[in-house]
Amino acid sequence: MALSRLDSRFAGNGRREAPEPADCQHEGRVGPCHDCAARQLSVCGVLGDEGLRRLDQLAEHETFSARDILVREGDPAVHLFNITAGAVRVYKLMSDGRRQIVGFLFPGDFLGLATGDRYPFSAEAISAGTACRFSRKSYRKLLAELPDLEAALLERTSDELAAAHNQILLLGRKTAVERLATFLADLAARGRRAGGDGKIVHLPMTRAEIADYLGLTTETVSRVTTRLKTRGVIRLLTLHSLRIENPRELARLAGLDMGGAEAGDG
Amino acid sequence: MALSRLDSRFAGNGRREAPEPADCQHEGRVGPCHDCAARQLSVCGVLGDEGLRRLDQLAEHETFSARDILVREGDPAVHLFNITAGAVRVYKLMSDGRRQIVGFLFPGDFLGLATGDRYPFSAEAISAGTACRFSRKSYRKLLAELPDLEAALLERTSDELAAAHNQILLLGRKTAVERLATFLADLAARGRRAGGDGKIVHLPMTRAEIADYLGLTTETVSRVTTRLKTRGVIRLLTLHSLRIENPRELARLAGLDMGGAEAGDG
DNA sequence: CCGGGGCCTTGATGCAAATCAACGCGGCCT
DNA sequence: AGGCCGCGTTGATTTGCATCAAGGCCCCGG
Repeated sequence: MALSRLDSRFAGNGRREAPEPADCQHEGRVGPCHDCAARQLSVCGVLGDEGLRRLDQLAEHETFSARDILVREGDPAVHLFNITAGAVRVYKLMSDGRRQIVGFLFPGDFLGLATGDRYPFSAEAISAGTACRFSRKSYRKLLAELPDLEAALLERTSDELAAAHNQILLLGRKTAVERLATFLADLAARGRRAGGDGKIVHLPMTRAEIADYLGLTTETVSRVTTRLKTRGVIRLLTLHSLRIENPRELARLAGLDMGGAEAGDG
Repeated sequence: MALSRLDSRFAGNGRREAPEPADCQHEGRVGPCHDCAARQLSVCGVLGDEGLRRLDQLAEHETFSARDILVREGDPAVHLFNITAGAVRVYKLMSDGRRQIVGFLFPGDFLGLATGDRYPFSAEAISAGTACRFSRKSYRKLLAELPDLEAALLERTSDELAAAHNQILLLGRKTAVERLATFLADLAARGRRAGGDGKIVHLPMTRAEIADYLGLTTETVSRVTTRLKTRGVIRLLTLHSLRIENPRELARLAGLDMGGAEAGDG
């Protein structure tokens, strides 16, 4: 009873193509990592050919389906994942069933890096996708030999910590409208970083998952979405994608200080 | 107008003894770091004599008073601090004055490690104390030469991230009672790690600061404290120190899963 | 083509914590 | 010694969001 649904798909060997995204070829010339679509989004980007080759030797390229469980809170932390396609939610549960999603993972994101000997959270796929899986032990060994990689990881972890602090501010002090506006603005910024125009936002997760991320309920997420729609800030294209009609207003609602970094609404 | 109160005390050179704790001598034989009371609490613990010597060369040992500002959100992140005595609060502000404290720092804790080129938060001393100050630039250079130190830092940052995730769970899903109970249990655990008995908890911060940490108001913190007192879970010794009378009940109220790590109520 | 079950939305009501308000206490300055 | 001010506590009231409840939409399977 270790890995439930995961077993059926992960127990094999991976190395089949992803069920959905067609642009991530894991077979190839120099090695799967070399042609990985997520490479520039992840820390692998800092590695040279030699480093990539060594990474390839450790990596197992896996596919997953929606609802597959990648890691389970409390289990021994033996693996480390680098998401290369799809979306994953990372969450913590309380004994009475209350759930808090601590983050969503998209291509380039790490899972299971910052942890002790047991996972402090669970992770479940939101959509089908692919991931590189490493043994944490051998990955650590590799780190010791590739200082660039270790430095990049420290930086990445620092960024995650800064993001967590922003989420703490959101949960501690922001209203429902501010929370959703911040969430949408963040997703838009992420989309921009991944090459999008920052106007169309795709929401692979359900309203309930957004609620569990923002410390709200599905009903409140729904109501606030409606309010943003009515005010002309956003327009729903489908249930799971929308267009930001008024980025400036969205930023204002998000309570952005406009002080420095990510102003500029394009 | 860069560093306000800080200037008057930090602009000099430090190297006077702390105004309050008498057990942290910074003068000494092998170097200040060697005899630092906080050494075993911090990453410096992993270093050998040679590493400590090199660290000493970079460190400036400073004192601070309550209300001194150590870093200001948005300022260029040039320094890195290792708190060696006293307590510091790390916080973020919204433009309308809402405040969220993202963490309290105690001896052994780092400040300004996990950040880009600007501080993403402010930090202000709660009480008088001491800190080692480093230039981030030269510290990074040192890191490249002391792989043990870098690995220790990655681990420390990972721990901070895990703590941030717990705080996210707290702010997103816990009630006021659960929040305060969790806070007190955490402080007790920290005290235990620092050598205390885990029963007496010292609260150097005000009720307002606790509120800003837990996403509540001072009134609610006060009311909930009273309730815990009435229920016999805690006993106030002074305004700023209390005794945990019923650790088991406190843990239960905190919503601890009791699943693994830190059960054991002493 | 119809029925069932997710998922989402909308409305009515309840409640936990915020806000508003008053007061007690203790330290500090005059 | 007296008075001010910051901090903490307690009480009354309000409110933002949760909870409870109902219905719509869409997909999928029979």
